[in-house]
Amino acid sequence: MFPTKEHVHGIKRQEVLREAAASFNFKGYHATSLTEIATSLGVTKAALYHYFPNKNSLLAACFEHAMEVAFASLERGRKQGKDGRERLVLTLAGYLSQLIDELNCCVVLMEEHALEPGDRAKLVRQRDRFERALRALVKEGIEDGSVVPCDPKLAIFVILGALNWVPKWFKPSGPWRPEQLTLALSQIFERAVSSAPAAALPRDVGDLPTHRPQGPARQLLPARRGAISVASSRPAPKQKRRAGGKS
Amino acid sequence: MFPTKEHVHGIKRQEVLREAAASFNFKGYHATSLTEIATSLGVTKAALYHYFPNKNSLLAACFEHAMEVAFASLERGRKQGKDGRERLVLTLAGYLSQLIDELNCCVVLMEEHALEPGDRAKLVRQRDRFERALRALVKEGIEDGSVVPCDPKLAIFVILGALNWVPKWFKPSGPWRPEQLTLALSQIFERAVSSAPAAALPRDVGDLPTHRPQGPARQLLPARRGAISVASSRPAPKQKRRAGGKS
DNA sequence: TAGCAAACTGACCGTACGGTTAGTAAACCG
DNA sequence: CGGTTTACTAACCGTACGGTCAGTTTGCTA
Repeated sequence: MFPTKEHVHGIKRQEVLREAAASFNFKGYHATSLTEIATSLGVTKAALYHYFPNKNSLLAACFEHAMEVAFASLERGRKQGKDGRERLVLTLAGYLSQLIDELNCCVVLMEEHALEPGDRAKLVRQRDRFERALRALVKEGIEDGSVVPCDPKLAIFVILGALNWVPKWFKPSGPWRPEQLTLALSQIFERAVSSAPAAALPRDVGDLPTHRPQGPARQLLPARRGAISVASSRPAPKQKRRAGGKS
Repeated sequence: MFPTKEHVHGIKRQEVLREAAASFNFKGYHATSLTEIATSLGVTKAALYHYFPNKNSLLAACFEHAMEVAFASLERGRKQGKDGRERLVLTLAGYLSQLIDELNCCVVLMEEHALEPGDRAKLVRQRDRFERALRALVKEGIEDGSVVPCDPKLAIFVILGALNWVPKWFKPSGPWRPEQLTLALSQIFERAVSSAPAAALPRDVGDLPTHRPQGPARQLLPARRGAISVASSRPAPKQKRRAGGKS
């Protein structure tokens, strides 16, 4: 049988995570209430506790996923790139594109302060490791001549800033496709650090080639009323406040 | 007489704003409680209400100040720059440097969602105007040949992302002086968009020239116990929770 | 020195939100 | 079929935080 029990559970869990990530990215962790997340999934707050033990673990899961993607991209970049600059740009492009379409536009890494000390320490360790690896790529690039001499620390701060800012303005429903964005950003980054910058950049991101056709692709598992579905938007049950006011 | 009553009030107000801005920038609006702000100023929460009507107005004031600085920098950049690229870079440098030392490292512009609808609409209007102006500078630069042909919208997103990210990692007490940071950032931005990029960038931001000597410069008005002083750090009165618990 | 306003405190209120729990309804299993 | 598990809801609790207010301290003015 196709959708086993655990499989369905996993998919719904993913869906919760995606919704949470999108909201955390856009409005911030503290500004996002569980009720909001639940409502936009068509369920009530309590339902979320079937998938995550508490709000904080949702955030932790976002970070965990982001860091997994980060290191996977790093490895791929290291393998496929032929010099420091290529390795750097490939890593960044992989990181960005994967997070965009897996977590509905997610680069997180803001909001780390909201994590609990243990989770936070772990994240900080991993993130530092990732940043150090990126800086190392810059250094490699300087040494092999592919990257202009510069302060690797600052260069990486600038690049990560631009990257982490993406969720604030990018909407998958907007005029630019994720692949176009990834490509265009890579080119700007490349130009900023390359020892021999290209003469030109795309004049309009929307003119860049796209791989996938327009329009939403994902659509599965129409669930019963009041359950988490993947067809994102539905009436949603009203969530009443406690009956008697106070007086 | 030197410090008139209103003058002192104004200075303290500034001090509150600076403290709030620093915390909003670093941890976010919702993660910052008024008690925290008050405590680190050495007063209690209620004291803040002598300077601002509510928490939201603190945020609004941050944005207002940031936008004033933005447009002032824009005007200066327009006057002093000789081509599109120079005007752009001067604007950005002015914006960054002024915000860093006036608001203790502040570029805000995240957290706009926390504003009340009226304030928010105003901010969005102003910010859009600022962004459009920056894009116009890029376009000018492309036309006069000082800027590489590119998508002005994306270029500005990238630059503002890097800029808005600064408060997340920059500490005035760290190894880099604000002027060094401003200069180094300007050079990277310039390189990313210039039609004829410089061959090199500074290898170490800390080696760049500084104008001011190291160490904190500001120190005024030691206030009486329990009042807002400018000498930032002091014991701070404990802020007890309500006496009887609940039972 | 009295009078007064501004600055601040400490105790308090209302409420939004994270989290819990008892109960229901569908789905699964023998 | 009956029994059990899973998914979910409605109603509720505790509390942290924004905001208020009566009262005290400080310092200016006359």
